[in-house]
Amino acid sequence: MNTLELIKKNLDTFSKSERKVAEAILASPQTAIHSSIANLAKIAEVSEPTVNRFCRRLDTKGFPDFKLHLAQSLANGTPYVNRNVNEDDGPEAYTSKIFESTMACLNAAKNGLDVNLINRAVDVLTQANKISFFGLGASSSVAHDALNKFFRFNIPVSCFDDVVMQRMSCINCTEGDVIVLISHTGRTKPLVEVAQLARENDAFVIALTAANSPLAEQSNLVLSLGVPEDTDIYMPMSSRIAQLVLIDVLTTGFTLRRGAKFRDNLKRVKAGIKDSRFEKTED
Amino acid sequence: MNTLELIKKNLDTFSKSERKVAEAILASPQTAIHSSIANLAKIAEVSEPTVNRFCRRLDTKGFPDFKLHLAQSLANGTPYVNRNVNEDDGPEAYTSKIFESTMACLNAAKNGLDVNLINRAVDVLTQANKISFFGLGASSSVAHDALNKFFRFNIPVSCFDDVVMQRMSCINCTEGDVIVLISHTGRTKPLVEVAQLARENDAFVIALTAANSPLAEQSNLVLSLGVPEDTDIYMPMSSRIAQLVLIDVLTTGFTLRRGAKFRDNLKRVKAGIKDSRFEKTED
DNA sequence: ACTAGAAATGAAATAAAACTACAAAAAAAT
DNA sequence: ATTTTTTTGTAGTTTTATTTCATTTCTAGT
Repeated sequence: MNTLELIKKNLDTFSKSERKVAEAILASPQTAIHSSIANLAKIAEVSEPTVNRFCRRLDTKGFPDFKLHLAQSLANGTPYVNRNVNEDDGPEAYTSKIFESTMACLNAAKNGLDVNLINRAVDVLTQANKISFFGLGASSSVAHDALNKFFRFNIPVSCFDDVVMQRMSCINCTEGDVIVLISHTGRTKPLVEVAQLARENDAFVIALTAANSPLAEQSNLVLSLGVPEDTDIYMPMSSRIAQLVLIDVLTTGFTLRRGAKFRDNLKRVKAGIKDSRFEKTED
Repeated sequence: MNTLELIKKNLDTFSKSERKVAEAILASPQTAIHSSIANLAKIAEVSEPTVNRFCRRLDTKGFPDFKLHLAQSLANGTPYVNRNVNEDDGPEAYTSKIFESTMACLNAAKNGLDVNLINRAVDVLTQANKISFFGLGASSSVAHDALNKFFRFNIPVSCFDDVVMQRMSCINCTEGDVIVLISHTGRTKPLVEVAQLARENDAFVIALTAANSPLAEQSNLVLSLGVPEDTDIYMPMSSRIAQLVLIDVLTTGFTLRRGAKFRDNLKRVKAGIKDSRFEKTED
């Protein structure tokens, strides 16, 4: 956990003098990591051993070790500011907050991911006869994005953000078809029904959704992103970014699995769209 | 710059003994930051002053300061591993790499952003009669995403990923209309022409694209993301994520500018889609 | 209100770590 | 081959961190 946040949280468990140390550090973490123990003690108006004890109370080996931890948490992009946007935030504030909370979110998603499941998903995708990406609402743009990526592999792939089309597509499914369903909550009724329909027609259903959701239960393989819901206050933001990065991961896994021959294919697609571009001038 | 990468880059500028130190650190950075200078000297099989000199050569004040820098760069998500995926990476490796390079990319984008321009863009958007989002290829999903967000504000907003529709839409533009063009490279010919057309019809053109590109030159306001191109090897990945986060930022700015009344609107939209969901069971 | 006990704090001493000066060794240049 | 320069390590010095222990400050029970 972030050292700075840890200090903040435990503020009231410290003794009077230790609290002084905590406040001195919170007031200027940058100063703290560049000070000697003597210097920090002077700033906090306590003795050196007090600083040392303070460090140990935070489960570090001593002052230098504490500085290391603190330095790391400072580097971790996300400062200890509250990540949620306030009404009175200016452009500078909300821009940083959104970028930082997105990064924090990706980090959480990364740590919560099951690599074995990803590997299995890549397995399934590489062996698919046909791949379809379905999403509704905010997730439809994620599905589109996936289409755009897999399209380049020159394999049968489609994408629908319309329930009727999704259902029709499922009815025509056969074994070997893979359906990728994208939903943040996993509680969108029509999509759960689509999953059911797809499975009845022997398709393999991969869901990018919340664990233990109705959609997850209807799927053959669930890739869940442990993204805290409260980051998306008014609309899906960070969670959807995490889904997109997950798509990137699957695409990459797919590319690697297919080997070198396939990568040439990608280069050809890139070369193909080159004509419609302005060349970069050498300067 | 990342300390570990710095060491790697300068490997050949070091002397024989200093190189030993560098290699010892690269071999196990975690050990390095938890060692004393004496310990590290022993591991690298050199003397203590050599380690000290090594640290100074890397523009740090000394060994403790060096450790701080190193600790920070280790914390920075992106470990010193080459961020680009290798052929022989396993699922674990490429998953981490993609998440980490995306985070690094967002961080770079954040730092390279001009807050004043964002503020102006929000200004323009809030005062628009009509907003259109245009993107082609990979950028079309970004445009869709933007549509999905702005749609919730209950204002006239559209999105086209088809050149013909985009041109038609531009011809009908009037003053007060805002066109948001999305393109990673800013070199997609049709989109540059669309920008031209839009301006001829008195629309205000905002471009989410590379600085100094043909598209940027045709736009009234450019929001450029200083994302290194080499992160997107085979297809747009990180750069497109950065664009999406930028859309999130604009949306947030928009919401805040419009004030509390508008946020009720968002709640209503959320409530409206509630019926189509499975309720979360309390457990 | 007073006092025994516990907890917190800091002064001083000790230990550890980092740094400096200088000399020896190695490498490069003449 | 010899001088010069660069590199490296030894030993000593300084700085920094930690431990010990005495003092102070709380806390709670009478």
